[in-house]
Amino acid sequence: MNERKETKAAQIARTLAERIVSGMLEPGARLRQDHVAEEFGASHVPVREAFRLLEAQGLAKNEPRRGVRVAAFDLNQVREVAEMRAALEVLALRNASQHLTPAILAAAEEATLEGDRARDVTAWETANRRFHRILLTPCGMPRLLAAIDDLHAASARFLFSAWRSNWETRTDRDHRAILEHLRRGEVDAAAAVLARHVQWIGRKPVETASGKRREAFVIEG
Amino acid sequence: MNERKETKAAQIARTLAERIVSGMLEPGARLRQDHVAEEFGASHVPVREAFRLLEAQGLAKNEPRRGVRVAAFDLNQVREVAEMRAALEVLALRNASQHLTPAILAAAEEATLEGDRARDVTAWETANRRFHRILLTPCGMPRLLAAIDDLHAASARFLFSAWRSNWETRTDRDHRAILEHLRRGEVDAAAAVLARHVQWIGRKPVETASGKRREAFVIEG
DNA sequence: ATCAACATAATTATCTATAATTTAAAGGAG
DNA sequence: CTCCTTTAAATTATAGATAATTATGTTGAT
Repeated sequence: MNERKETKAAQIARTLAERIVSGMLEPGARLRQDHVAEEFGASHVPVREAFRLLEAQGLAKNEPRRGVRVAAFDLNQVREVAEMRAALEVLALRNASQHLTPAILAAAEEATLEGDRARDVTAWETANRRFHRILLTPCGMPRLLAAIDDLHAASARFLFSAWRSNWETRTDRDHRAILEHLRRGEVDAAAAVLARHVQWIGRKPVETASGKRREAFVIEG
Repeated sequence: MNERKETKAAQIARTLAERIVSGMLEPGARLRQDHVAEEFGASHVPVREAFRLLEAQGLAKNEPRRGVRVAAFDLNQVREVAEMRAALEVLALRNASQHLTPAILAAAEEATLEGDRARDVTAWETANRRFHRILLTPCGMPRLLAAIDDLHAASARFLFSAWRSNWETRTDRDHRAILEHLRRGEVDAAAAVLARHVQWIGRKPVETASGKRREAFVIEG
């Protein structure tokens, strides 16, 4: 009945992570343990542990006796995360390729379709993450997959901040190209597309709430 | 006066990490917070935080209400860590290559010499880590460097477990080849050697305490 | 009167001590 | 021997105390 297998620190960390990724908590914002504790109806000890978890994911940064803040996220870090994802996802795909079955590829295709049908950024991001996870999980390298998951969270964070106001549905050509190569057993080609896909960072005009057009950095994949 | 800039949790985590890496604490060993707390003359709250730090480094594993254990480290994980290091260190080297100066290369060479002079595994490991860090730090990607550091700790852990009893000094040809390529500006070649160097996993007869010879897996780099 | 340096107060992080859940183990009845 | 109850141990959470940092205010000098 009681499905509270999760510890309270993990709950708090998960909720705060969502807020950081979604942009509700802005970069540099202070996280005061007493306030967070009060909000969650908890003591400050599990809150401290939650902070450590966020720190491990790279979503928060702690200065020894000066408190913890939401991690900054400038363009350099976006590029850094993108390059790390490219390197690690290619590695995962290469190791997964031997274990990919038609059923898995079909499930990945379904995730792509789900992405096409998405009507907001959140839904698209969920589908996109599912696509990558379906393809990479068969590599059977838990540490690698955990690292990739953390990088995905960081990417999503930027995605939301860039595309918060205007979002348009689009078909994902890269996803389909990856699947097509994998069906033909062309692992190198699939890996090359994945690397480019993840690393692609472009500029795109974004319409702000005030109606002014400005340039924003956009990362896809 | 008081140079205790480091928090108590960090101290404990650092000490426990050393013990895990050195093999003093064996894989699967339970870490009971009360005992650790008593040993360090602390309460169990900072101990719990230390556990979270170790978990983030991949040195310990926590099952929600069943305690934390020293992370297992079988051959699959050794290979996994090696492949991740290859991917990430190559990425770091490529980004660092533009910022490498003759002075930096000289410092790296000095680290290699230090490794040659090393008379035990610990000294060699320290020098080896220094070599890699000197070459990669100029990439200016803090998140990437932190990830590599954690992977180095995991590698060192295995290194110590394999070479605990018998250790022989040896010159490191790969390090010198990497430096030579970099001096000539041959980044691709340097990266290729680095990838092979880090990923190289061989077998080596190891003499156990009981005098019996068995096969052990050995990772270098 | 303005600014700097020092001391004091308030805020916040860190740690200790203690209580309450939960899991693992031991003992006893069917 | 199996299953259920009881007991013990360890993890998790709470509340309170301590120590460090930031902010504030006062004094003194230029």
